[in-house]
Amino acid sequence: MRIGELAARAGTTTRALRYYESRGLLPARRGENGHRRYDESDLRLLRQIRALQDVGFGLEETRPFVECLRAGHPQGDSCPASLAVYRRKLAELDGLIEELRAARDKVAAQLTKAELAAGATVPGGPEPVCELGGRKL
Amino acid sequence: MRIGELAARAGTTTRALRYYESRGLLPARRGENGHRRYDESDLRLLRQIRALQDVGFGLEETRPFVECLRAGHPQGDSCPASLAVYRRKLAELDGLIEELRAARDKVAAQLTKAELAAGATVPGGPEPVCELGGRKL
DNA sequence: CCTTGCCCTGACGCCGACGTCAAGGCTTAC
DNA sequence: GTAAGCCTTGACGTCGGCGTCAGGGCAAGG
Repeated sequence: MRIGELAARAGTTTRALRYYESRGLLPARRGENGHRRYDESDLRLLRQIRALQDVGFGLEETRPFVECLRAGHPQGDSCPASLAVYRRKLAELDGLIEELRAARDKVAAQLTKAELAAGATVPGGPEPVCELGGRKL
Repeated sequence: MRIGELAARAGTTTRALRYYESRGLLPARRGENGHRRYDESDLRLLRQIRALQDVGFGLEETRPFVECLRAGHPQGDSCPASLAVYRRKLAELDGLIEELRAARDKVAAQLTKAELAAGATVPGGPEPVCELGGRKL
């Protein structure tokens, strides 16, 4: 099949496919006219790439999976290199989530304080010092 | 004080300050020599900006807080516009966290399946179909 | 006098994963 | 014959928040 059809069947764009090819991730054979030619196995590779991308993997991180499939393994994650990527990504996600949760809690706390201060505007009283204290993110 | 000192006292760089100024966020008076001049109130504004940035706010999102302070309010979040930003950010963070958690769980599930499949290589058996199903992120 | 250290403006670099436009070619359908 | 619709390569645009030159100025200290 040609690039347009492959893109459609994988739910992506021709631009993305050419980009993957430029990165050496999904090379294509060429017909006489110079047009790219793909087959069903390419569709499998592409779907693997897309599935991983959708879960937040960078393109480079999908490479082991693609090569694993291309090597004839039943699944992209049948190879140790793929498992390693899974584990790194898992740790990365956990870290990210924790960071976001901490940020979320700080914002929630500030919001509560600020709302209270606004409600207590008329009665007057002490000045609750705001300023989110921490750093990072 | 001059730009270098302000940057140091707020734990940032002169480049960042010039950038904020270019965005109209933290304008500066100028001395005869054309050098930027700041005072303690600028330091407060800058610290507000930094605190918010550190929790994941975009520059534009800090603007209401800065203008609130500049308007003479005791805290950057003493104004309704700031509270609105807090709330939007809170919702945004919640959404993001949920997305990441979902992704994390998918990856964890895949990893488990793949590890099991690898362990059961010799005994042979059915082919557990992998491929993370969903979309998005 | 010269170095050091601060300041200035302007402008390109970066990162990722493409979107989008430009300019053109081939094939198929009418 | 020609318009439609596919394909080709090349190259610049996007988004945020600066980093990092490049090129130059001004002032104080040795």
